[in-house]
Amino acid sequence: MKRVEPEILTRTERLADEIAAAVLSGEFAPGRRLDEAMLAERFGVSRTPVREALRRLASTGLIDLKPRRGATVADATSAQLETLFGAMAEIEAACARLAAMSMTPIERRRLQNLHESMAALARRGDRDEYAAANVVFHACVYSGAHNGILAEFAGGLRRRLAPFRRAQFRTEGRLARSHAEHAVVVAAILACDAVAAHAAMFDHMSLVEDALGRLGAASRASA
Amino acid sequence: MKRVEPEILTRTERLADEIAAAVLSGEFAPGRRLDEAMLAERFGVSRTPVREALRRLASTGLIDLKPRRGATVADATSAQLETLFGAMAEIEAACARLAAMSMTPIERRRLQNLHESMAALARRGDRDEYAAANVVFHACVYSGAHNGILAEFAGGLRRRLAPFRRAQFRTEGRLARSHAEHAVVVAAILACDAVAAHAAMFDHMSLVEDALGRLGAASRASA
DNA sequence: ACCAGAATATGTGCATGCAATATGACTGGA
DNA sequence: TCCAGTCATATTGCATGCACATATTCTGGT
Repeated sequence: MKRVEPEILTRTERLADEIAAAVLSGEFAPGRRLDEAMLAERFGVSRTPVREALRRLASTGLIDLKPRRGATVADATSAQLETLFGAMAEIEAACARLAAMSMTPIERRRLQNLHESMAALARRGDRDEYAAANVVFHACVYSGAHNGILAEFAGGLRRRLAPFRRAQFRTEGRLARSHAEHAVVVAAILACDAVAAHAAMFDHMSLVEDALGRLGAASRASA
Repeated sequence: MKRVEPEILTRTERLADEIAAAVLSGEFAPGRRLDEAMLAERFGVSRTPVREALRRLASTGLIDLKPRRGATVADATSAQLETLFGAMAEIEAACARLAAMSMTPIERRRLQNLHESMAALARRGDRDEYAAANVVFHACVYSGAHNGILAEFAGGLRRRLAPFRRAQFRTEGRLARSHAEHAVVVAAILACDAVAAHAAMFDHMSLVEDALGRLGAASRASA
């Protein structure tokens, strides 16, 4: 029996997680300045691990870090958002393609089960539960691609976009449509149809972007 | 007239570049331990910027960094190499697809000119010049995709793979074949044929991987 | 009143020092 | 002889302090 890693986290790693959580929860809003001394005091450590945690978060794009100017929570312009969603769509589609080719029977079964269980959530309109399951769904596709590099990149993009897609499922009927799009993806993957899986996932992600774009336009119009 | 950035590099940034250069040049071989104190003395700085540079390089995958165990130059197992090449192929193909759709006429013209100038290099078998031009060629495709996120990721993967593909063009006839594959990619992009561009680039990258695989097998057999 | 320049203040970049942990040598027992 | 346990050393993780760059405020001039 192989021992798993002891999982001893350094302060830096825990800090990175905590700061990321604060950003993703919205407590640290996009554009907000992240002062090293402030963070150090808040989390009860010195500035050194704070600095290292900030560097790490900057490498994932969650925060902006300019030399001698400090860190701010990344706020994306609409152009950058479009770039992010575009990249996301490409990567997710690539993962779906690979997943269709290389998922094991067990993985395919798990994906199918998960998808079917999401039908109930969509039907009864449980947005929070559906959103949580949705993350798992996409993570299934990532891991099914059997390419850790792509999976990590996809996960990073998803986290980075998280602050801007929280309201994604608010649009009326989005849940049902999302589930219908998933169905096409799942069918293609189960059929080992790489081309169809790519197209279906790309379609799904593009529609997500559209939905968010309309939502953003609506909120701007109402403001 | 907008002033360009002052371009003041911090010690950490310069260090990251210098260490990366040492790794890419082969001076720091894969698997080698990178001692903080050693690097600090060698580059005449304290350990703090060394630590931060190492973190940055770790985030790009160029080095491995384990808590309390220090840094080593990343040595990829063949399985990891396969993953890297797989991801690379997917990303490059995605960039080619986007480039076919969104390159400007000027960008298309530049790509075509570059490709044509590479014909001479391939014909006279100038491996070094061809390799350099090859990097520019792929960079052209990245930038033509008009997606900074994907371009950055692709560039990172390329750097990460650099230590293992240095001998890529040593195989007899690889230059000519590479140029022929490029021709298919260029034709598809110039024709705005997204699907063909994707397929052609994917093909090209897969063949690169094959060539490298055979080379690796040969060198192992001769050892 | 507004703008330019200087002085102040804040905050980052880096150096150094200490404590904690991992690695390797060493000793004792089976 | 081999293995387990202990000890010594080396190296990382973190705290603290200082210098310099950047941001802000204040002052004087137009």
